[in-house]
Amino acid sequence: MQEPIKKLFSSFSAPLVEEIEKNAVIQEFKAGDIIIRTGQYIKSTVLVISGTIKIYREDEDGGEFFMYYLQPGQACAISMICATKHETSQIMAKVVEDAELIMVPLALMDKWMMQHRSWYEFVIETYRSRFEEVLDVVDNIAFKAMDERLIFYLKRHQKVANSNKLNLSHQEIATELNTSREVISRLLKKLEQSGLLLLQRNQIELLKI
Amino acid sequence: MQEPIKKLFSSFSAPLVEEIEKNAVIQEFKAGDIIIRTGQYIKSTVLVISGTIKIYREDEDGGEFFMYYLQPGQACAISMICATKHETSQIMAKVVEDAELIMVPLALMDKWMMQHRSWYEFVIETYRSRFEEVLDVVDNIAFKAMDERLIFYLKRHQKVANSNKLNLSHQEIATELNTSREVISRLLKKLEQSGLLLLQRNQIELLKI
DNA sequence: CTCCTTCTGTGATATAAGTTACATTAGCCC
DNA sequence: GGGCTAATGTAACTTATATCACAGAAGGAG
Repeated sequence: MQEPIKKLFSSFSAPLVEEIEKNAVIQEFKAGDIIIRTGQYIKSTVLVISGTIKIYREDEDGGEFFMYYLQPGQACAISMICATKHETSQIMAKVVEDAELIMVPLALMDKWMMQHRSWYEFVIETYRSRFEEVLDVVDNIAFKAMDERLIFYLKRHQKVANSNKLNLSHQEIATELNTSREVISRLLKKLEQSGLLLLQRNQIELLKI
Repeated sequence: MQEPIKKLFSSFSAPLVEEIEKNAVIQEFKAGDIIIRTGQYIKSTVLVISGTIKIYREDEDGGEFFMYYLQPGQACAISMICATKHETSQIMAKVVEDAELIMVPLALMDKWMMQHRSWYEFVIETYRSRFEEVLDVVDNIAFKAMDERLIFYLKRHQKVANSNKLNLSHQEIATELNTSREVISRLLKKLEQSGLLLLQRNQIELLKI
């Protein structure tokens, strides 16, 4: 497991990598697992070694709104922030592809901040990029209509899937955008008719998006 | 100016307060001033001594969406995050009540993180609370209809104004929620008819909100 | 192949929100 | 007071999205 850490988190200094190897606990999850739910206590910071995680904001009545992806080499900004304050989670994290995660105990997270400049910079950069991503999400729901939000959603998934073929059902998309399946079906149909994409069962092929 | 800093930022250690007094530049702004616009470079972290600032997210075509307030004793999380990376601002900051701000040069912000535990904790807490506030905003626009969003908006303003009488025009509210004045007028009228508030010209008196 | 389930397409209708178009009112300046 | 401007009220209409109600299609299991 040593090699991957050095490669994935290439900005980390050698002593930091050593410390991680010595102290961190590696935990494995299967696709579909929920890592944490809204309201649970966070006791450690999460670093992703492999797999894909989706982060959601939850509604009181079961709605779930997609916020962003976590991928190998990244950390969960929320777990960092909440951990330092013994707060409960404001988000829900779901495993999309089988994942290996490094769980960094809260005490270490704090200690390293003062000791390892590369850890400090990593944490700050994680905050920054997530904050910006969330602001982009706000933009979309505050200013845009559903058709543009759908395109924004598809683009983000395209980026992470690193492919023009997305394996998503209309219902899945609707849930993550907090709208209804029919609305998504109709909008996708329109986009197909404009030649922007191709629809198959459980698959959307992006052409000019 | 020493006394206010010690009082307003009571968690700061004595050496940190001293450093701030020695190095920081104090800048004054008038109500209506724009401190920073979307796209401008951020060169320092902002601490609020007095006054009130409103933070907005801007649209390409002039729309502005209210995100949160900054008040005495608080810092701008975005300026902290962006500053460390020489990034441009993703937000717009407008002065609501005449304000005095401490401008902390970027280099110091970073240096203090490693040297002063109380600064580190303040920064982390600032990130955390703003991230949470933004997540609440996301909740509202993602899951709620305009009537609930309006109530959420009024509550936040009530808290900051520390009064049940809010001096806001319907147009102002509409702009900050990115909707139209008529919609707000209608919804406010409904709330008045339900006895939740009282409408006067340029003033809304909250009764049971 | 047949059955069954899940996914997708689509019309009809309901509702919230945005738009247009004025009328009315409150406060300010003279 | 009279006139002006900004703020508010409201009706009529349009549009986007949500909901309901099905029908058909694709693919897996037997």
